[in-house]
Amino acid sequence: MEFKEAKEQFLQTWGALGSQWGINKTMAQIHALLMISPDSLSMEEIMEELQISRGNASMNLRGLIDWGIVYKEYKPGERREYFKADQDVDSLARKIAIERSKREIQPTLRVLEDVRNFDENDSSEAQKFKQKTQELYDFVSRADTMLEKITNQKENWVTKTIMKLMT
Amino acid sequence: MEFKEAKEQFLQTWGALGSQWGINKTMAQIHALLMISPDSLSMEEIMEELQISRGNASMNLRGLIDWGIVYKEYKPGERREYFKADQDVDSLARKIAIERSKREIQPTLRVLEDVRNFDENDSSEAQKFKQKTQELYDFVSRADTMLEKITNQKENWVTKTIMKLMT
DNA sequence: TTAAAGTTTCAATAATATGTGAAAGTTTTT
DNA sequence: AAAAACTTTCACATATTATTGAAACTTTAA
Repeated sequence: MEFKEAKEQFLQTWGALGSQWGINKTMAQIHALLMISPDSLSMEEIMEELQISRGNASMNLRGLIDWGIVYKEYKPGERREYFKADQDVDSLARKIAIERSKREIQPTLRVLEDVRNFDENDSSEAQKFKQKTQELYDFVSRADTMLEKITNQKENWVTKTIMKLMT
Repeated sequence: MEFKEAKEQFLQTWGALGSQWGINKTMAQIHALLMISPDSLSMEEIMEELQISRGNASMNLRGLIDWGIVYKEYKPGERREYFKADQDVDSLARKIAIERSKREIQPTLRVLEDVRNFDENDSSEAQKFKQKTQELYDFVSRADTMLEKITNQKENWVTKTIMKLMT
């Protein structure tokens, strides 16, 4: 396999993985491209490499910056903006965890809480509903606590955890 | 809030959460509906409650059965098939973890391995590529090991883990 | 064996999500 | 201050994914 080919396949695969986990394909690809680039890239270069339009590149780069995993860089003497990705995979995971919790899990927990305050109704249907939404609430908040753990540690939490479990 | 309303909102929210995590909305909703139903439901009842077509119901129920989180039930003397959801939230999480690992993570790991065997090329670009794909490989397989942990324990792994970390 | 009751499939359609490109906006240089 | 270099926005186009509904299929009961 040629290097170019390998790179191509990697960008494709990573993009596909992204979509399966709720991150849009192009965004995942831009991020992947920046991760493997020794130097920061201009928007032109990104457009060229991924064959995408300026608008698309601009929007998704902004998205990545909002997620806090890509930075703008200004090169001295250069007008153009360059972009670089956070280089640390663990810090990447941490940031994604924080954001997804904030954007998706917290709102879901709020709804799960709300939804149990309906007017008195003691049908078995209502009973079961209360019970299951409670269970889901407990489960989701446990999962969220895990994400928080990842979040609050500088050190790599995943490895540490696995070490503990293996002993 | 009325019970009916609460139920409605729950089904909506759970469906939305599903889409954000790569599970199709209807599938998530059917599953949610079965979770909170005291009795198993026929396809008719599901169609009615979620206002979806027969085809849609059939396809997504099959999907849920493939994932191993919904079962068919035959009531004695009844012709029609009834469906019920796995009632245990932890076992649900376990099954989803197994399937997503098999369907998404394993293939990605294979690509990440493959992609580093390109023809000799010692450009800094190629070096960086090798390094980052290695780091990603390590990270993804660590994450996968975590999922496997969830998978191989009867007992609730998440709670156990958090307990360990808190002591 | 055939009608009835039910389920599945799949081509057509609808809904949603993504991407484009040109115009508008911004900043820097001359 | 106005032209050049670049970025952002957004209405529209395209692609992707989900849904429908009717026909085909399967199973059971009479």
